Amino acid sequence: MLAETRRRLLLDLITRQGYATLDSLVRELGVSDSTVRRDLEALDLAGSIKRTHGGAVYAGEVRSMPAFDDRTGTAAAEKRAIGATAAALIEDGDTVLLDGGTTTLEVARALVGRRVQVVTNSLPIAQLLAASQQTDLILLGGYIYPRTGVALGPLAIAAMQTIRVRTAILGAGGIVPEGVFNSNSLLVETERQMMRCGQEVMIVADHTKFGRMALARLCGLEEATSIVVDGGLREADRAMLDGAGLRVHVAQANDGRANGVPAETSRGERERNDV
Amino acid sequence: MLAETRRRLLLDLITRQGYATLDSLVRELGVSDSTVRRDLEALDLAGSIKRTHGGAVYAGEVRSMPAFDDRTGTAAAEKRAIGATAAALIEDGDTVLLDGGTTTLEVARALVGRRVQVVTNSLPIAQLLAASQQTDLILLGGYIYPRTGVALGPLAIAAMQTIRVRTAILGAGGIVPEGVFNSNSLLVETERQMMRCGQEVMIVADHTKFGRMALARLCGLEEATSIVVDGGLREADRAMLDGAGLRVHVAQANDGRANGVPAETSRGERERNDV
DNA sequence: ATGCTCCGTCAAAATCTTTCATGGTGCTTG
DNA sequence: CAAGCACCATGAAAGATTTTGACGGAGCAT
Repeated sequence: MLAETRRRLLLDLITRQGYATLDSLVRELGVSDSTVRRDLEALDLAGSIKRTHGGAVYAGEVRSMPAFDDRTGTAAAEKRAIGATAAALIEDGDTVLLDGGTTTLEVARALVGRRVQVVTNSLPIAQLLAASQQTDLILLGGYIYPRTGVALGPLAIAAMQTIRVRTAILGAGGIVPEGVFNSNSLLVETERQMMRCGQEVMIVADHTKFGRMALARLCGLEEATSIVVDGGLREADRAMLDGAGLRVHVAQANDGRANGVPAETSRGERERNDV
Repeated sequence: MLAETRRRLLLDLITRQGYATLDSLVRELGVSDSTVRRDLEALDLAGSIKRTHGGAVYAGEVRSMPAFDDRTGTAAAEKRAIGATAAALIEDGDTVLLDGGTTTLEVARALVGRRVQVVTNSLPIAQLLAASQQTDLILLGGYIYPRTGVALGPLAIAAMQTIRVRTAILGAGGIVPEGVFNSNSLLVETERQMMRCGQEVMIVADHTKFGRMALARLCGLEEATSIVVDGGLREADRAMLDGAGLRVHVAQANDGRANGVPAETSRGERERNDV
């Protein structure tokens, strides 16, 4: 094999994984360790990789190490599509209340740079939107729940009593015919108040949430106004939502860079309401 | 496993949970405790985490808000020393209110992993402490002031009316005989309420703040209880503070790894008040 | 005191660097 | 043309270095 080809292959292997042990590279290429060492040294000198004891790591962007993304990985593409679709339903100038959670965080991502007023009790969402010039951000205080970084409790509830928004966007831990559930009763308590703040209540949830229950019941299905789900929604669940009188928006996850055009809308047009 | 990979994994585990015991990390990675210790030490040195008794907590930089870094450069070492000294004056189990600002952010850094209850209106500080298991965090909500990431306004003030803390720690834009000044009147309004919340009021400010005025007067010197300054404090300013009846703590910035022992304390010992 | 954690030391294992031998390639030269 | 030679990439081995795991004593809080 040509030395140049071998090095390119080497770089490719390391880049793909983010790292590689010398041993694995020797086995992969079928050359001696000396050769691999020399190649790695050259690549290090060129700045493409960084040599470490026992192997090498990719020197460029920290492509967030595939192994580390496990948890976020659950229905990530679906969540992104849901976020884009939900954001597309928000008008410029609107006020939105965003609950905590990974799905609502995707909504926030899709809202970055939009001229909207966002109220949230989620620290990650606040962090995301604080830098934005266009977005007005109002943070709900309270006791910060360490695992998820959301503000809960009486302080958060009290703060919401003086706040009204056009749309309250809430996540869900589980959705069954009996209603919407979440895992934590303190969280549910706070979310109930959120629902009172919103002229409309939008639930965002990927299809895996359907048929699952969680600890605490947030509300009945009919208490929400609309829901955004991904394409994996089963027909029976769709019927259940329609039956409860919800506007159902199905987000298509086909293309990676979802452009946020809602793919499907049932039960009439949403009324325009520019400010 | 590659050492580099192991460290990244380690950092990821700690970042995810905010805190991890050494034991849990040993079990998770399947390596010896010595190795984990060494890795944690390296990560601590790099500033990514902070080593604690029996484990480690996340202490990484608060990214994605570049605006905050600009001012950090000024008197960075002094500020770190001030932070360490101020944190050393806080007892375990205490409740503390932390104002926004780069100096108070250093106080928060020094408090990471301590068993204290922190109330703050600063997004960066909240971000820093949200992960920590030992630290209870209560966030004050309100309109997020984009430039600095602090929550201000009526919502913040209202939230504080139900809160009492042992020590309120406030930053200052300028300190002159007429009192303590800050640059923004909305900020000052909020800070006034902070002072009412605290049994004691501690001002943290590096020596460059002395003799400088700012837009809005926060309070007279005598309204604060104590002040933490760095070693650059001039004699005349020291006399001014003493004259106002403040406890003055001078932070020594000599060693890089500030251990937080107050270098000098005037006007009596601080009284112990364990919970 | 007891249990837990931390720190320093040490030996074993893994890895790195250096050095040298081998074989192929291309050029020079008789 | 072909032998000789320098050159280079490669593989292998030896000694140096780093990393790792284990152990014992020190420090600290309960």
